[in-house]
Amino acid sequence: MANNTKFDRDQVIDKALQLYWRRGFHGTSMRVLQDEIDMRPGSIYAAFGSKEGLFKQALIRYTQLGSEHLQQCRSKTTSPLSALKAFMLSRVTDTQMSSPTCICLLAKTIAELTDENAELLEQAKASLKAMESSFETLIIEAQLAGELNQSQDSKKLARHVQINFSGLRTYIRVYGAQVPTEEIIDNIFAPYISNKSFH
Amino acid sequence: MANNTKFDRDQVIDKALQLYWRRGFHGTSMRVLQDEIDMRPGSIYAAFGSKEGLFKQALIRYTQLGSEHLQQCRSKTTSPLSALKAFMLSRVTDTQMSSPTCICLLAKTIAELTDENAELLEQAKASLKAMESSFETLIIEAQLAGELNQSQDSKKLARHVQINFSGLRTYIRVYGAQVPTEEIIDNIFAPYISNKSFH
DNA sequence: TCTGGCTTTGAACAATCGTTCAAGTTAAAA
DNA sequence: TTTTAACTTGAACGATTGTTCAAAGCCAGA
Repeated sequence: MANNTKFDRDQVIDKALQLYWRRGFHGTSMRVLQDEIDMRPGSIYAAFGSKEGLFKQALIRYTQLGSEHLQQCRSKTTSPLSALKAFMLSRVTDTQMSSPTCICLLAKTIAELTDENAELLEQAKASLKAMESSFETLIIEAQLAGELNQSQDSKKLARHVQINFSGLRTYIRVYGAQVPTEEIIDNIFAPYISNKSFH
Repeated sequence: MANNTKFDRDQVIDKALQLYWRRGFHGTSMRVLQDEIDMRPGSIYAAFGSKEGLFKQALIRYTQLGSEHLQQCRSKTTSPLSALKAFMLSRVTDTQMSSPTCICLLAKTIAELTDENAELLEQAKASLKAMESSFETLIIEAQLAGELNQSQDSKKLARHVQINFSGLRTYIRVYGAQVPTEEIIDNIFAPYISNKSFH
């Protein structure tokens, strides 16, 4: 064997992720990408195959970061409901401040792409379904902990959360910081808060 | 005066609208647009100024069609709430079947574009605000008619509807026809249905 | 130190991008 | 019928697109 890969793969994907997230798939040219990640076209194509290939890695990384962040929120509190709320709030406020755009990269992607990029579309859909599934896991925990009404189907609740979460992020993109994010997130769960108390 | 415009301006904008809606702003090239609307570049640029100019007209037309459709739903029933529900349902089911994509063109646009197309971004935001305002008008009517709880602020209710409407359309893009659209729309209003009955 | 095999480089490719404009066409006004 | 001003045409523009590949660079093992 000889000279191994020089660039830091994760770091490159992270930078590509930021760019794709900000400007979208079609709005991001390989030229801009080359400058941002400081790699020459040959290296990029050797490592990722194509513009689509790199985008797919960015989608996967985005989803992984999301899952990790959700777990992190979960580990910081004993309340599954608080963890879910904290996750939603931080995703929204973080992206309002520093991130490319408030809108979820996955939602942005399924809005932008067509069948012409079927593989990317499927990847984004699968990731969104996986996130919803993670939400459901937390919701079931919250139900067992007596935080959420158990009479509501956890799948329907997860769907409700997913819809309101993506809707909220679109809404914030329109109205900006004037949106009372915390109030809205509380209200997403308000109708399903359990009136039973355990222990 | 001499030779007047030959092409049907509204028809051209409608066709452009369909194309932009399906493929997005960056995903739609002027070449494809030329073929679709059957106009030569010179004519397009004489009539609309630029790719952005034509897109702006498409956004305006889309909003106008939306408003007209909402009014149409309103005139078909005495119930403001039913009208709003019918509007949401038909927007979602129509676009599932025949339209470019289930996702609202306005939401799609604010997801795709950046400050580099500031004018288009502002147009889309303004249109979304206008639609929300139309929702509020119907909500106030529904409150006065005793269909919706009057203790809820109509602005907050309109916001709730807007968030859930755009979220639902994104959700349907992921899951397709298996989504129980009608049930979800009913549930959007369920917590706010008035228990008082008038007359 | 030399060699072999992998990585990186960046000029170059054909294709396509949004846009322009001189020439041709058209029909109302004179 | 002639004039005239607006409209339409489509070849062509320079810039940029995603991608390729021969050449140069690099380091571990001999």
